[in-house]
Amino acid sequence: MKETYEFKDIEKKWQDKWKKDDAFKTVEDPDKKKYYVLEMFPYPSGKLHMGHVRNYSIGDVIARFKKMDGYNVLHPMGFDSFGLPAENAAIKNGIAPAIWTWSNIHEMEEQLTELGLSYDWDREVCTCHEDTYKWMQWIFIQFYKKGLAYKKENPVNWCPSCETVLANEQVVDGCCERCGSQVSKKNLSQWYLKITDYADRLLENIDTKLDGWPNKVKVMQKNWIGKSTGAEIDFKIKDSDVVLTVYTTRCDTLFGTSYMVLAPENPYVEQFVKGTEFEKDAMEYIDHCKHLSEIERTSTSKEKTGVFIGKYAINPLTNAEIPIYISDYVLMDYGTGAVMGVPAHDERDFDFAKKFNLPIIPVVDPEDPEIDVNNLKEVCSAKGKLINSGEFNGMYYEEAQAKIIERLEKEGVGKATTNFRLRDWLISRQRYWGTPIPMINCPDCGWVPEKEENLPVLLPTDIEFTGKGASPIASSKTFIDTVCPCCGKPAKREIDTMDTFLDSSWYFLRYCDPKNKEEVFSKEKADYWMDVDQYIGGVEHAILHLLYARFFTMALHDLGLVDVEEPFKNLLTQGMVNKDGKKMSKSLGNVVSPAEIIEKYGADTARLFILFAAPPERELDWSDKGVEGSYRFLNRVYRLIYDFKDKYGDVVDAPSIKTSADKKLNYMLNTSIKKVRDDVGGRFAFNTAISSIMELVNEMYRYKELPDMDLGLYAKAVKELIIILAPFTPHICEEMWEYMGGTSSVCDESWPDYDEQALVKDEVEIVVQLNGKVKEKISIANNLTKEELEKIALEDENVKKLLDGKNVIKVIAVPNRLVNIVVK
RNA sequence: GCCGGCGUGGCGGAAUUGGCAGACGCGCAGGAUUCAAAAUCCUGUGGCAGCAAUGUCGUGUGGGUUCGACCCCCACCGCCGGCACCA
Repeated sequence: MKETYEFKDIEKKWQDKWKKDDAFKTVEDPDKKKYYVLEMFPYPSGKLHMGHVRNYSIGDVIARFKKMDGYNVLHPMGFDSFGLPAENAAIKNGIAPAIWTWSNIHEMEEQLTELGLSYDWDREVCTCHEDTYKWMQWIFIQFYKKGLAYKKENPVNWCPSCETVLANEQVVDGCCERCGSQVSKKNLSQWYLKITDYADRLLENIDTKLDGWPNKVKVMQKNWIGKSTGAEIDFKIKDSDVVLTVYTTRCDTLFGTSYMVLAPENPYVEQFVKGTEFEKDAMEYIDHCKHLSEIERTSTSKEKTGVFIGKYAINPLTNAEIPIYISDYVLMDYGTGAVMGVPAHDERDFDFAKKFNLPIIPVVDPEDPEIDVNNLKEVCSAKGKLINSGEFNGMYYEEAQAKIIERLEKEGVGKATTNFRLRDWLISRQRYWGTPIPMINCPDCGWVPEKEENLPVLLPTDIEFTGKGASPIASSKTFIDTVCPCCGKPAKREIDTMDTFLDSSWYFLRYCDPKNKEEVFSKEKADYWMDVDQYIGGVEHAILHLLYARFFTMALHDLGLVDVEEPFKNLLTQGMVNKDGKKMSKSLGNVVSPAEIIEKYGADTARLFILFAAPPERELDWSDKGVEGSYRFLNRVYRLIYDFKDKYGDVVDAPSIKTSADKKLNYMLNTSIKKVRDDVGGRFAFNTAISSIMELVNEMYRYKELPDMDLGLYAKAVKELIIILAPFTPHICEEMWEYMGGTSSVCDESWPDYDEQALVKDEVEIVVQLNGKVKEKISIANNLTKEELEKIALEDENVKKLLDGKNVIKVIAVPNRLVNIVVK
């Protein structure tokens, strides 16, 4: 070890050694308790950013700590390497997506290595590798066989300028992410996964199985699934055999229905208006809606629009005839695509009724003297008792709901039901750089899956990337034509690829057995490692990725492939890394690249700062001065160790604790060991863990100057300091450990035990308060009883003076803490 | 609009179960060392009044519960995030 902290040499030296020794290789060991720590794998953009550094530093500290604490730790890394940027690069620069992606992966592997992260690289999973996507296709086929995958025609996002389909994520504020054109809708036949089959289970498990998840994420998922309970009610149509069913959550307001609205896409509309005087207006309106962008269609602020279609519906309970309209505020893919309009008690219906001069019938009395129910100026959403509702008058709305459903069911014109906001998952992408959907369309047999022994269906390479046309794979001369796996006749392959969110929905299972050629993963290995004990990633994945991964794990569980039903036991959502209070971005020019920090201060400093500057869940503001502070601290530790060995040589750590200074150092040492264990292993407060190590170092600096310092105790502190700092800054600690005579890696050391006795102070400082205000501090023996405390406090000379002329009403004593004297 | 979170010195943050508010770090000030600087080490550092001892105010605002509140309850203000014509 050199006299000065040469972080570059040190970090290179230990990274090479870890690699040479396979230091982080993990094998299943049924005799050891397992711990699976996982960070969300990155998209290989080519450059690591600070968000990655934060994510992986957190994971690495946990992984290294758990290993030292005796667990068999699985800590893998890989790349979510299918996706659009590779294809855009191909369109722009003519580089093949595979070449672009693999070169980025290799760059990022290097940068991850330079951070000193303890990954078992033998388990790397890249989703764009054929050995991985083969099993993605296999899973898709199992889902298809189980009825979880199906194809249907649906409107999709279409960019008229790029002439291509866009994923929802590529539509930013209603415009194409690439060219900025307004996105419109186009009907295309698409593959879907039936995530809605799992809606109830996904919802229920949130409360029963996700204790280790942040509440915020659980609430977001609940809202996203959006379960609502209500009723379906059948309305007969006048002069027609058709019965239209509406969905409502407020069946108690049925008597207040003054019109019905259908979604413009409702298939009955055309039938109703055909050949009537209403046909022209209705068809024009439907056409108008088709051309509306998603934002225009769903904007709550715009004025209501709609058209009367000439038909009347009959209220099943009142027999009232109500006009039927179409309006774009009713969505075809939620509920039944038909809504009963109750203007008095629904804001949207109120707006619509005002615009079209429809009756506003109050049926729930809010019993508010300030509201005139017979002349509503605005919608009345307050709950109360029913009025104008026949036999249900006087009932509280909740009771009325139950009674109305009862009657509807008895008469066979309605039923209680539930609806979900969650829709089925559209997974087709008219894209090249993704997993090919392994389906074949045969003129005789229809859609059939490719034979499993023929997997993988490889991505073709004879592709022209133009950015135009529906799907790049259509330009391949070798891919499309094939034979039907059922009848052997000529057939055509699906040319769409899968949404990349599928790849990230099971990669954590593949890590358990990444090289398996025979199976997607061995059940035995997956059951040993799963579930993930600690998952770490950005909160931006709170809904989609985390919900999809839960869905996949449940479905794979139901297929008998793995025992667990939920993939992630504990979830930590790390906050963003900002600069000057703003998100780091190229346009603001405030990006700090990890590479420049590693170059200037080294990976250990970068890791230490990022963990110290803020608790992991909170946003972190990058501070150049703060980084220097972390660097200064590591130098301070380095000097402490160097000077110790330089001055005293090899010292046996045989502490003898005599003086109060010895006791204090021993106390600090043991407190730190305990605190770092609690903070890192329990509540992920890396910032306070580090601050307690800093306090220990400060105390050691004081202690070493004392003439009667105990060398054996000091040696023990030095040794244990290196160990507890190692998970945070592994390179410098390896170097110091070796210097101190360690023969193996400090990562293989056991976490030191702390001495309970050392944590007990002989004397404690207690506070004496007068009416809750601190007046005096006295040092007394530890663990005195309330009575003893009270006596000591009241007999204290200063306290006596303070009490002079006052009446003591009450004394509260809390052992080892305080005495509060209440006086008048 | 609905749902969730946050609000503490000049700054990042700490206070784990209702018990000394401001740990640790940054910054700043002073000192030691140095020919000088950098680096390093030491000391101080919430506001106000005071030479000081000390007093007093203080965790977004207003109220409440309690011997005692950053922490619990009620009302409000501000900021951030998610969802949003889902009937």
